[in-house]
Amino acid sequence: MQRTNFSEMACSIARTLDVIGEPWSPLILRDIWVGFSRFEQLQADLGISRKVLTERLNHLVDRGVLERRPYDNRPRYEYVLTDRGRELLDVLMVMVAWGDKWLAGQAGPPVLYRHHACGEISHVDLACAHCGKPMHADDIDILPGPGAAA
Amino acid sequence: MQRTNFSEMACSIARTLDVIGEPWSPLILRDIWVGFSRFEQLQADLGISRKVLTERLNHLVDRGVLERRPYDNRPRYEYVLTDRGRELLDVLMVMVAWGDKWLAGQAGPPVLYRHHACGEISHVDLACAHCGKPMHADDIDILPGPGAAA
DNA sequence: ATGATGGAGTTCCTTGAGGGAACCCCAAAC
DNA sequence: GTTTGGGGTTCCCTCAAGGAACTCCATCAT
Repeated sequence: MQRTNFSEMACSIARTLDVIGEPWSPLILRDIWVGFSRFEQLQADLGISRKVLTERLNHLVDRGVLERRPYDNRPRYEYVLTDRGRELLDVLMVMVAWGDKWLAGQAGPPVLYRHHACGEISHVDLACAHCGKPMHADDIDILPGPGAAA
Repeated sequence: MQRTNFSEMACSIARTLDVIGEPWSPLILRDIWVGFSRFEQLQADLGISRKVLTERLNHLVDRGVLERRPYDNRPRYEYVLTDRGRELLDVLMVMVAWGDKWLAGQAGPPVLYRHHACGEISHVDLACAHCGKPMHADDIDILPGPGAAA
């Protein structure tokens, strides 16, 4: 398919897509998040082609999002999230919020989140890291940053 | 490539990927967000194949994320975000936060966000929609919801 | 009226990525 | 010493992405 390489673009969205933008990658992270950590588990749960699973796992390890580590004396490995990887789950949580709102339909959301801090069933919302107030696309000005392209 | 259909999975991540998970889709939304609304503009700015751009725009319109509307007496059209689409930008903003933190390197972030409410250069963080406190993957329990698969 | 222009796609060919099944390697366990 | 099971490779087939060329249509210029 000779896909365009997003990693060189001066855009954090494109660069993030270079890490998790390929088909299946977000679902692999989701599975590892909820406890499927081994190749066979992932393959069985997702129904993904083994070839593609191998490629995706290698890519995610390369990008520092997953760590491949042995869990037995035998050649057995599990994939665990690094710090980078755990922070990527933020992206998934926002996708869940959007999907729950717009795509869940009559049946309602497939999973619920209970927030430890307040004990309530809830979902994520975006806030300004500086002042804590809501921060969405219409609440900001976009300015060129230091890493902007020439 | 006969890609697997994610839309039928009982997972809001998979369903959201059915909408914006194909290559280029998030970048198309980004471009429309920042003001490139016409076919030629998008094609020129992204360097995407015209064929794929056509497919992606149709798909995003189908899914209710974009609206295609005439802007002239001539057969000229522009693509604008619907409410659904504008809320999808949340996903992009979180991708920016992650990319800025982990992938920007020495040069720093390519773009900056100035938050209207506080006037500061900032970025988004996740908060609980219920109590407003931070809410990340480790701060929640995941429970089956009403739309869970059998 | 005739031709040029420009936006918005469509067509066609080539390459290579995803699906899927079969196969392989290795270290225990029987 | 054969079986088992995890963790991949290999192979072939189909279809999607890249890219260039082509089309259509309404205006603008001559």
